Amino acid sequence: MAQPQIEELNLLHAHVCQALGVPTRLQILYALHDQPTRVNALAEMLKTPQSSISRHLAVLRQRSLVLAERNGTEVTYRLADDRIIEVLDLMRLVLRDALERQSNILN
Amino acid sequence: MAQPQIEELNLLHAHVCQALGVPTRLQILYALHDQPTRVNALAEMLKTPQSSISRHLAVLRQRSLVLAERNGTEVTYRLADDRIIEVLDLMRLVLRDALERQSNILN
DNA sequence: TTCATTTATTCGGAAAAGCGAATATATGAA
DNA sequence: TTCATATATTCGCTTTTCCGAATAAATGAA
Repeated sequence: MAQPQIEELNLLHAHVCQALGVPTRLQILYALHDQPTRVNALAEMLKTPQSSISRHLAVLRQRSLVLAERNGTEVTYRLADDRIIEVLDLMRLVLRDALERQSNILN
Repeated sequence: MAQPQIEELNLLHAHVCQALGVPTRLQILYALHDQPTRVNALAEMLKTPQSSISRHLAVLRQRSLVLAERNGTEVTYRLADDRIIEVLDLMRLVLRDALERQSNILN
């Protein structure tokens, strides 16, 4: 397959979005937006077992959201594309506005 | 709770993103961007059982992504916020670019 | 009330995704 | 080669999510 068909792109699209549906993975993406970070550093920052972080990173890597670079035994991850944060920020803004609208209705 | 805390907003954020991780739900959102649509019409358009569409719509409604309006026995759904499509389109563009980068590497 | 239509919910089961602990692998230093 | 460190993967297991079919609920017309 040279270019994925629309149907298939839709599947990939959902697959990528699904990767964003876990709080720890969102935290990882925001942390990597600050700066490229090693696996252990992420595990400490997020107070999460290393195996869990590593699995989440594998998911994010498979979905083209992050890139890995090895230096010796260390592996540093970075965002594959800063626009991912734009996506997340916009989604968060939309959510925030929706919540505000709801609370206005309640008052 | 008047204003959700950051921690809680993060959970909601992931919760909303998770709703985007199913192909049929993406199709629903894009269809609703074209125009507000009734449940049965969506079911026919997407060749999906009505119960399935209705469940997906309930998920999207709970996550503030769509709004429902009842007229008699019919219920018409619409996007809660057009920026949701901006989010999806930007994510799709990022994905497309990532795929292109990968195929360049392979060639 | 009864009936037809539309939508929502429940049911039962299958598939997917998550987790921490433990183990395996990879790399470089000694 | 042996050891230490960093990361990846596997192992059981639990929880969540999804599905189609069937049923229930809501609405309006007759």
